[in-house]
Amino acid sequence: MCLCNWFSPCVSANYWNIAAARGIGKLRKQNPKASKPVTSRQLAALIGVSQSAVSRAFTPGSSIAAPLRDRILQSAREIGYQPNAIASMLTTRRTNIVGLVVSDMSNPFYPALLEQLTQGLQRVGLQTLMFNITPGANIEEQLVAIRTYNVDAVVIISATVLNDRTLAWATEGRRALLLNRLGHDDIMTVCCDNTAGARCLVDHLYETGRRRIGYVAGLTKSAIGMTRYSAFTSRLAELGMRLTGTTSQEIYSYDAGWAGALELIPQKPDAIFFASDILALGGLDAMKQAGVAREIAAVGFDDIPMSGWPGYSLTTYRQPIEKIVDKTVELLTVAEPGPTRLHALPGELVVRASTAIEPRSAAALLPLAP
Amino acid sequence: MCLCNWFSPCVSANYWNIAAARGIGKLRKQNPKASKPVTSRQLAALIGVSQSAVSRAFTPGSSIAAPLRDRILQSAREIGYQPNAIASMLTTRRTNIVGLVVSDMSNPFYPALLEQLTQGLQRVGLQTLMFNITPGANIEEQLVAIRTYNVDAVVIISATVLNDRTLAWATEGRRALLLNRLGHDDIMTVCCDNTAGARCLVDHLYETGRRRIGYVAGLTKSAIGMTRYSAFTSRLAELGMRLTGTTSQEIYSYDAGWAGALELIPQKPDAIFFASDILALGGLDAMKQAGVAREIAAVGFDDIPMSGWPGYSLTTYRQPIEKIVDKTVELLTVAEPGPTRLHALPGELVVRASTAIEPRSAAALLPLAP
DNA sequence: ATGAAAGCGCTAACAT
DNA sequence: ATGTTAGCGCTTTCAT
Repeated sequence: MCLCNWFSPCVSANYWNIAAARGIGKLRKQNPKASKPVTSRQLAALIGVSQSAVSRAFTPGSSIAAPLRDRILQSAREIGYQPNAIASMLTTRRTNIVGLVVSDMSNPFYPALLEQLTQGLQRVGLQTLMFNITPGANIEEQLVAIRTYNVDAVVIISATVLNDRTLAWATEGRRALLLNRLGHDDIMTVCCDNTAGARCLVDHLYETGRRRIGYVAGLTKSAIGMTRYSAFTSRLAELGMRLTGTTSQEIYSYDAGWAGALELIPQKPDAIFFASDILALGGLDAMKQAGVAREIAAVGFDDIPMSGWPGYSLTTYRQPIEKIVDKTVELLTVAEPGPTRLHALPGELVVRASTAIEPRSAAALLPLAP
Repeated sequence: MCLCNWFSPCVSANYWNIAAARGIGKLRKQNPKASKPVTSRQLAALIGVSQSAVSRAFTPGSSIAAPLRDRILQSAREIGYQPNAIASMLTTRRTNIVGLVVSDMSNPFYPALLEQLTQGLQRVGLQTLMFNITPGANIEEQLVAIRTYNVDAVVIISATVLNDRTLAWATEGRRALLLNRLGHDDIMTVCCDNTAGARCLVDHLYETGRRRIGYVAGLTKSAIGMTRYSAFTSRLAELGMRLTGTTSQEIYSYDAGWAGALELIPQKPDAIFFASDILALGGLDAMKQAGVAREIAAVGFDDIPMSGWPGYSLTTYRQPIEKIVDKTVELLTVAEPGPTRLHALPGELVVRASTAIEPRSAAALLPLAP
């Protein structure tokens, strides 16, 4: 066995000590009344079978006669025995825990994804250990538990700032999966089909008569941001539409959308393409404030709940959260994930009022170019 | 030892089987290349000390000479040894895992709380195991892992629908804490001071000249809902203001706020008190739609990010998330939590444009009643 | 202060 | 199909 670990985990010892020194150790110390749970050995003794029999009764597919198994399960229920997952982890070296790494919940898209994901994992018996990393501080220190807790798989959501070295360190020896984050060809990736989405939104703008389009980007250097933008520009070119201007504050936020819209308004686009809904909402408010909301259409990307609110009513491309979750669960649970690394799932165009306004140029509603 | 478990855990066996039958067992099976991590025994052998010495080196306060400890930690760092948390769980019966039970993330208030909470716990070395329960299905089945994984503490957020029996079952033998949920005097509870908040908002309405107030409730039967409402009504009475009407859809949502506002508008209030921000946002949009936004003021409760957006600019009472997290972490980590069960932390009035409009009744801005 | 030895509650290989 | 046995990697007495 190779003892040399070529990553230098500048973490371990130090962190361990810090944590324990803060008095966490006491969390369970007191509480002597906490009668220890029944063990399989006790249950076995009680009904006069071997301890292994109990273990087998709780292990599907193990060779045990149905009557015996039922008898064991029955008395287990009666005396309240439940297998101790910790102990089984130690022998099987499997935890059934998925480490979920997130870094920013301020975008309203993520709560919905998170909610459905944890439920989806739970449905197949996987637990979710949350890692909410603060970009500034020592990332590996924040993620030690991924290794010390023997997490079976790691799911990384969003534009989490993990460099390649940290990523490799965190995922070493376990299944890893990127959600809505591109750019790592060696790691399984599940995301919405950003190219199809952006093209589809441009098509819709074309069909509703817009020709002069502005673009408000989020993170321009992220692979997702680049994918959306290049799909946008190439479709624009294909349809002979005009890009009036591009801007970015390098963040997906309401305020960035507001600022971006204000910046593009002077160029008199008939529509602004926002790289995400949260940008678009800020942009819509800015456009209302500037009095051009009835002249400039807007589209977003994600379909967060607020986009459907009457105050915004934003046309957008809905991320297929359910499909994303299903695919994620599948990739995590199936024995052999197959060679495909990138799974880009189709979303859905959601047309709302933000593109229902009269186009300024009043261009004829030409059919789509072939 | 008492083997009788007076709860009937209708769960265990069944769930265990279901889960495993779905093929979770395979999640880690393949991956033979996963070189097993270094163990304390290997490290000990390598540097010629006993295995206990290694254990002690990583246990603060244990009797070990500083030079030896440093030597061990040093080589641990070099060969990449990290203590296996699973193994230590088995002997210490402590996991340093907090089970976080949530049931609804659609209210934008929770993501922020969740984010700060997981970070706060992480800062003191506690991991967060997420339980996102679906109200309909068998709750205990969704929470088995709280027991089988030996979670040290349980934090329950929000109006999670757990009946007393399930609550006791889930928290038995571990520290438990309710966040933003009242009504269980035997369980530690941390929440915002709802009474102070509601009174403070009424005071603000009074000071800005409103006298006829409507109330849009969320969940009228929840303890929090009742607290806010009764603080509201009693302060109203104290100040001699008029309650023009009350309504509720029994849910905290944008749509419910919209419907609630429409219902109250005919009664011509000068202000509507919404039991939460998400209700208020729906209400504001409804009032704009109805053309009465410049006549009826609005206040909410929580201060979610959207409330600060220019399109809404909602006056509200900000929940002290940071204080809530700090108190939670303290209660979970301190040795003896003390006798106080309910910790109601003061929030903060945030005045915005939704109460800056001219009051309809144009009542003189009387000083507050004593 | 250090080392040796006995488990923690389970799984899995080996018997029968 | 069932029982016996040997660990999983650590913590914790108990010696020294």
